[in-house]
Amino acid sequence: MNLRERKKQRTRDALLRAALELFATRGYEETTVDDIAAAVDVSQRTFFRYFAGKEETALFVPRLAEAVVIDALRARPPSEPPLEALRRAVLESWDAIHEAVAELVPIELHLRVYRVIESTPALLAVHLRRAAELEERLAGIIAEREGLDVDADPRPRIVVALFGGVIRVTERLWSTGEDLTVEGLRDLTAAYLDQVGPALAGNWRPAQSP
Amino acid sequence: MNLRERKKQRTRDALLRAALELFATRGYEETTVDDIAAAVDVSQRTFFRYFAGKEETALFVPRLAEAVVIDALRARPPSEPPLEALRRAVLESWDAIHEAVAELVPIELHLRVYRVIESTPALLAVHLRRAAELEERLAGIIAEREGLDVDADPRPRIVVALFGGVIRVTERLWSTGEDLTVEGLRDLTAAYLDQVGPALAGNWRPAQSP
DNA sequence: AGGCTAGTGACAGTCACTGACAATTGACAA
DNA sequence: TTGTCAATTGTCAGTGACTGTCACTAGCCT
Repeated sequence: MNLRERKKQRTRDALLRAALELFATRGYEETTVDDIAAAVDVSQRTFFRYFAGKEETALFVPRLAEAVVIDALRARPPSEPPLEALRRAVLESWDAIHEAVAELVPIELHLRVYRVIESTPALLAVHLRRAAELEERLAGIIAEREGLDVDADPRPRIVVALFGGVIRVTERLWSTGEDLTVEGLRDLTAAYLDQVGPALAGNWRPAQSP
Repeated sequence: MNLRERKKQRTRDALLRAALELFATRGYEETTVDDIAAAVDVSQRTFFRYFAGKEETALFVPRLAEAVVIDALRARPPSEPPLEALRRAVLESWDAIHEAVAELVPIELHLRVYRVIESTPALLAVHLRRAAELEERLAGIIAEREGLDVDADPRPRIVVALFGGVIRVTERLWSTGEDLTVEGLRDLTAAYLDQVGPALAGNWRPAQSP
């Protein structure tokens, strides 16, 4: 990598960090693109040459995580049933995600930004849309594993939708709770996934007051 | 309703219709707020006094539908198991939705706008966020029916997440398919909901090639 | 060293949205 | 009916995200 490319990389990283730092301390809506550019001492125009928009910086880390999850699912042995493969792929991804993120920004900063994402309507909306896109890709992988056609058989999309729903519920709960550690999220996710069976059992009431 | 209020109502309706008409023909991003205001011959400022933003007009009808679904779920006999209550509430809502919408805009226009929503990233994002908010309310109702605490018991949120996931999958498929009738959506939804059980059965492969 | 080109800054313009103020118009009492 | 009050609207100015253009500078390559 020559000087030119190193400089570009440095500017990009600096912009990303400055943006996340500002979002985490001041809030997303309260931070202007000019603020971010000024913090790195480049023009606003340059910011837009590196990122498609303000959103992209805020959701940069979650996007990394998505790529890791996809790889993890691809690496699962085809003998595993779909839901089990999804479960293990996600639960075992977090270490890899942790690493990949740490090279870019401090984990602690990312966790603070994550709360900002969940509590900022505009960001949450885009985050959810990206999650939907991820689900579509996961459904494709599941279908492939099982030798099915995604458009002909509803089951791949349904399992993934169920799975994604549970993930999102746990993400929300975790981000509003007090245990903001990666372990906390992993345990919560595992616990909720274990509840899928019971939740689908027809009637709950006999079980709660036997 | 006196003259003043009637006039307001007329302006509001005209703005909504003009907006949807423009979105459906020209596209969402290609329509400016000035276009909408000009079509009704009011100032841009007036548009913003009636709607919080461009989005709100595009998502106005889906918001109506949400309210209907909530009412329908509340009306379900408490003896029904949660998933069954959700299923019936949604399937039986469409007639009521149909009626409520028809009073506001032609159904055919709404269907065209619906495709625009699904195919416009910015709109889809907000639509999904609203869906998440709806799910939270539905989970609350389910918990209440079952006499549970939403924050203590994961099951209400999980069933609703599963259910919502399936709904969203069918909405997407329907909006990209060719049978753009309300019956088409209802049948598709019913069929997909029937697949939830099979989709969760551990291994699919024995079933597909017996 | 000197030409080539990627990367940048400065500037102007569009579009969504907001605040402030003045003009208009319906409501209602005298 | 008329005058007063309050609600509604238009106009104007401003902010913030984003885009196109163009000249300029800095690293690259021979």
